[in-house]
Amino acid sequence: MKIRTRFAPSPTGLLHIGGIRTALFSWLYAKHHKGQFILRIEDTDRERSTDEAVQVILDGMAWLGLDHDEGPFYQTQRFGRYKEVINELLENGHAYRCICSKVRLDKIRDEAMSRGDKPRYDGLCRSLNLTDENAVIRFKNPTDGDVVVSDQVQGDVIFENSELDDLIIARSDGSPTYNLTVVVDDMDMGITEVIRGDDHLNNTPRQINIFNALGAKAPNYAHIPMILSPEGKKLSKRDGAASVLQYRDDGILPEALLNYLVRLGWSKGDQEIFSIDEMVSAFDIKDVNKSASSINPDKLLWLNQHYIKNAENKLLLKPLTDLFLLMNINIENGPEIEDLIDIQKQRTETLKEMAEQSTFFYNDFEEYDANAAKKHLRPVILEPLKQLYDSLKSLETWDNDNIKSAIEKTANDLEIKMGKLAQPLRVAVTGAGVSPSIDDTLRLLGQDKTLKRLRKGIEFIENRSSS
RNA sequence: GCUCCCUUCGUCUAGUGGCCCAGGACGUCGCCCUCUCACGGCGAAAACACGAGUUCGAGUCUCGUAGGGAGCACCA
Repeated sequence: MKIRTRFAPSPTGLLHIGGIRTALFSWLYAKHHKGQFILRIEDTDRERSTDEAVQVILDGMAWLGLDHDEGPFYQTQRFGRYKEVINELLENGHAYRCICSKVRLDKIRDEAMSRGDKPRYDGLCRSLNLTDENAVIRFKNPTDGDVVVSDQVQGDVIFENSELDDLIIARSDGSPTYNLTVVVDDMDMGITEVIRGDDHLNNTPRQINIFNALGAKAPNYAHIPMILSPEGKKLSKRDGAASVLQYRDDGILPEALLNYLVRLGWSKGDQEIFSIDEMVSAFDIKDVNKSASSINPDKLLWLNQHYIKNAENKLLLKPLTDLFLLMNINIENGPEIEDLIDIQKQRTETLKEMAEQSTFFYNDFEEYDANAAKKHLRPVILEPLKQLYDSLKSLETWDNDNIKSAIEKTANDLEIKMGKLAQPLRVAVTGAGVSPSIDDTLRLLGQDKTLKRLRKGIEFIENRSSS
């Protein structure tokens, strides 16, 4: 049988990395088995679903390259089908109408709790055969026996039917609820493997019972462990990103994020670096472990740096250009982005950092970094800088070798160390104390800008010493 | 409260009864390289939650304790 997996997020909140990891595992499972991956938007909660959240799901999946073979399907467009199934259940005695009030429900729940029981519906309307149109509809769950969830990650988990109650499958306005829609969709869409967060494990026996009532075969399940914040708490917005797209805007590469995520709860010996192809061939859901894991932003950054360092420049071109755009920097005013990538790719953890560290190439800075200026733009270096200015100005060919020897020669002539001269020069032309190697920096900056800024640096020192 | 799940360095993990006085990775610390920041190289510190049991032998099996998580909605 052809393997078919799905990712079925709810657009009630912005898709974050927890959801993405679930999507990744489902996607990998499908790819590994040469099956199909289906995207389904579970938007039956019309109150809380937003268009923005739907868009983040679509854009996020596309950004990461987690392509789907079918979909996206929207549950709100399948209400007719759910109605049909609910009626079928009603007719064959697997469901019934219930008119118990909210007040009564709350009361029996409280009573159960105080008795030390699990809060459950007591089945009052179960055999009343009500026909009220605005009643909720409940699924008639078996009262005895048990349900075994044969989970590919959790193993066999046994639930007693007596622990379960008659859940609501349709609200009083007739709209279907999650446990019904998920079963109908997984059945209709021929899903063979359901891979989802283990917060759904407790729902699974109810869903299996509905499958049984429908005379359908339940899919295989794999409940993967949760992802926690670095503190080991539930993931929240400030733990990195409210939306997965934030990672893109922070200059993270899709390959890095996916590689990071695949190693959360899954491993293959000691291997840390996985290309997409390697993941697809190595991934086995049975190797996923059962315990929750905390995210570690530092490791993500390390992987991101790894992928930046090893990426072909042209792959970085588009995302980096987008970031400059986001920062309102006009890249026409400076070096070619590919040349920039050449000299920066070894030294930044994110593309955003690369962009930020490179703004001086494109924009003139207003003032120097205070500490750097204080430390390096001092009168003692005035004469050497002047001499260097002349030397750089006389260069006919503006390349690394010439730039470097001009600096070295000046330093030698004046018997100062290379660093003593290079660092003030760096501050003068970049505005701060950090940049790629000084010859690369000057070369890309160009002779004109270099001389202009060096002139200003010299004036700055002169003004400083006279005041 | 009830049901279900989890527990190896700070973090992600290897480990399927002897190969483990526990291996790798991120991070941390030290040294080297060096025009800054990085990269890179070398090295170090750092963990089997606890208690019983099974066994010649337990991180690995069993039970219990403690701690953590999830579910118990006219949310998904």
